[in-house]
Amino acid sequence: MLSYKRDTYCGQVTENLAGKEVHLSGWVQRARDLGGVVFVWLRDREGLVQLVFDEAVCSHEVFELGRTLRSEYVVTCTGEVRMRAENAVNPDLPTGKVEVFVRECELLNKSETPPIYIDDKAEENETVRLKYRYLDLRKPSLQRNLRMRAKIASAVRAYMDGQGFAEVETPVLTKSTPEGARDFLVPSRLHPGSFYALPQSPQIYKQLLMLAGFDKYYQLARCFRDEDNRADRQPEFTQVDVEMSFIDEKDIQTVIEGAFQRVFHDVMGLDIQLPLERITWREAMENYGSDKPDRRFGMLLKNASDLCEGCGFPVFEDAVKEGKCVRGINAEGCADMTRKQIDSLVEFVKTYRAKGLAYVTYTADGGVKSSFNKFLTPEFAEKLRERFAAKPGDILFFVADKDAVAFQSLGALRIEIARRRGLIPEGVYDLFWVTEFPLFEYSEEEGRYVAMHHPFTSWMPEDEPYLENEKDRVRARAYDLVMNGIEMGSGSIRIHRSDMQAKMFKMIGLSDEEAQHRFGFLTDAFKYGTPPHGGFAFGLDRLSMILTGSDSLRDVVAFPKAQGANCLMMETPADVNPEQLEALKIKVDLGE
RNA sequence: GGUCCGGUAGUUCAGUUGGUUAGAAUGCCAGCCUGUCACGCUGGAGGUCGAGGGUUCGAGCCCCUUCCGGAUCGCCA
Repeated sequence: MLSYKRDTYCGQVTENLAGKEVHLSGWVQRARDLGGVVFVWLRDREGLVQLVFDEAVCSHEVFELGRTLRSEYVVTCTGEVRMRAENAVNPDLPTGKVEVFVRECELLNKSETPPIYIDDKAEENETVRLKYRYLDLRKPSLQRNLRMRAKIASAVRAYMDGQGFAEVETPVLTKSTPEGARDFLVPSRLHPGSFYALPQSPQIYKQLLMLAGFDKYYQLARCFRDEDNRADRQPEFTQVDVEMSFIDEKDIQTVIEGAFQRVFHDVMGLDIQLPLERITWREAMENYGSDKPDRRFGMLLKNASDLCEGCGFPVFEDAVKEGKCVRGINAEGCADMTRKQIDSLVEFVKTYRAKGLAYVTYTADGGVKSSFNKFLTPEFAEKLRERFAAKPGDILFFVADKDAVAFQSLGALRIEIARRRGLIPEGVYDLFWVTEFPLFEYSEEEGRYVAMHHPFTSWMPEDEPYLENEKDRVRARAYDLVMNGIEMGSGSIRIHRSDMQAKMFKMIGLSDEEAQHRFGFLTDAFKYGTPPHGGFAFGLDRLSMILTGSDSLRDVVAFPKAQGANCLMMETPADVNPEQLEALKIKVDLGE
């Protein structure tokens, strides 16, 4: 019997081990039986190495065993590392200069023929990959991603610990909160008819920890939101949650920046310069049409509203008359777009509620073409050319609508064009702050103002006079950290006085009774000497996604959910037996 | 809740205007092969065309319903 305890990883068998005996354990990647000699790629977490079964070196029994090996069989073996002949080197394999001549070998386990091939080049359907996630995870890219994620978490912890923060765990069984995302509910057996909620974030707990005097708190917290998923949204995810007392925006931002700097250094070997750049929310919207701008390429938005009065094009004139805006971007050098390509961009902006997309092309021969040719006067064309610094070969795109629609549709359009034209550089990490977010946001659906961040966010003192009657003007002491067009996290200076908190609840239309019912414990707690405090939270998953170069959270989460928030491997969610429901006093009525 | 794309062999896909026994590659199985590395050669097995219904002499293909996966809008304080 051979021990299965390895002394070397397959991926680490290199020239300097030549002549040495190694003991390897792993999975068969592929076997090639040439008759008199058998080659087997053996794989473990570090990579592949080629085994050679040759009767000149091993016994007949071991050779015959070698011939029976199939993909994903689990094998342990000992053998001698030998340099390959010069013409037998495999340059595609990191261990390609050597191979291991097997002396002893033991089959530890067989495998069914796997439904997916363990290779990053394989492109199976997402369904198969998620169903056999444990096999998918054997792929080198996922092995690398998850280990990189672990390294990121480790760097964050090392940094936060070093800064005097204490990691404190907060409950997962907590209370449903109105406002914000839909909660996952957990029924209570001991209190039938009552429910816990899984936390959307440890927000209230961390504020209570400040009140309790912990001063510097952090946690790698699992959070849950029962909303529709996206490539960058999973129903459960991990946040690095941070809170501090007796600090202002600058203090908390400095800590968070430091954590990112540490992560980039430890994980990527990159040094990022601090302090990070700060732009205001207003600037972000005006220039990029987004509160999480992707600044890795240009094509900035510009306002053309002031040029449109009497310009001759009714759509633009009317928009400005109605108090809307006309904004546009200059897609430099994109005048070669076909009619079909432009039409697809028109359809694209319509998904963002824009009613249309006008364009003006400045052709190489100095001419001008546009979607509203018969209304386009030479004067207006010239004004636009100036405003957008258009050169021959450029094409301008315009949306005439309410600010919100123009921002959103053009913001998405510039990213779409950049993607199609390959304008987004690889390997660039553009990390910066967006500050001075609005405190309120009008919800058409609910017909009232809601807190844009959350109702525990304080406002900028100089905007206090607008609280009652000009809510749109009130800026919050809130800030987001953005990287490459993705929101990494957000934070704020919190309200720490119960009278201010009560005012906030009132502003968003929460009645005293409801506020008392939902947050009574918090307003009560605030009466006992709450220090000024603030914090931040950033997504560990999203950070891992960017640093591993992945385009989906599924590539940095070990066991992700599918788009329907279900797990294809375990088949969750699942029904439960009637006894369980009875114990909870729950009756299920699916209607029809 | 809406829109779009997809579902055919273990896997990745093709399948023309509705027309014979649904194909290819790869994987799998067997045999041969001593330097392969996506080994090669020969042979073989492998299909509820997601499911249900309809139109038709005839449906993988057309229509309806439905399930599943993905992208996305809404939503995500």
